[in-house]
Amino acid sequence: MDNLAAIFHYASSSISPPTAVSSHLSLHMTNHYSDDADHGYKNQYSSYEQSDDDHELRLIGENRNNVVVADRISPSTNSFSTGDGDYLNTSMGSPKLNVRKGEKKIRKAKFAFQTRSQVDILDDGYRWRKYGQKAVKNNKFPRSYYRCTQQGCNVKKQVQRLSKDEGVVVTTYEGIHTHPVEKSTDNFEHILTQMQIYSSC
DNA sequence: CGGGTTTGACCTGCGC
DNA sequence: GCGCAGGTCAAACCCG
Repeated sequence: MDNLAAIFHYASSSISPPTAVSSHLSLHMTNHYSDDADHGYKNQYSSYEQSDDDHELRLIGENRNNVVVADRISPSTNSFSTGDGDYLNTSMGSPKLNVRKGEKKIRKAKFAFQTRSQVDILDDGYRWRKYGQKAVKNNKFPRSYYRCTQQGCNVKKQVQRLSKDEGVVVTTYEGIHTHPVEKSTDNFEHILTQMQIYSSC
């Protein structure tokens, strides 16, 4: 299992993590699922508040299956919230990606987590190509958009630094890699280790 | 020269 | 309907 797959696996399990774990990383992880039919989670999880404690790792919110969920991070409020955007091959942005009328929109698996880091880009072992950058409202830092360079792999990620806390980088992964990790992932292994601690309690 | 980045334009969704 | 915000494209550019 590669690192991301491990994370996906973690996020998919119905464990109930502790509310706090000692760590030198401040890591907040979220996901949402591709099950477009289930909007039931929308009001099932609590909002997230930025912790002042760099060493705290805690649950953001849960859906009815105790899975951490959220799909929007508001830089202005440092809070997670839900939304109905972000579909696989939605009509957003490009006419080439239009979903034909009558076709069901499929929501892609999406995971977001925060890390305390001086660098924006986590070395997760995959190769990414930047395809866009946008200024975000109420945030002095732009959001960067990346796509996996592997042919046929449609995984995307967004990277954004919080305006309110410049040490915090929010990385959002969308989709699942269809190929193994390409290079050594020491940095990401470290993050993964934190998650494994988190899940084993 | 190939691969990655930058950046302005363009598109859609959504709220008012 | 309009304006805004977010997401993507693609040409130009950069760099090893």
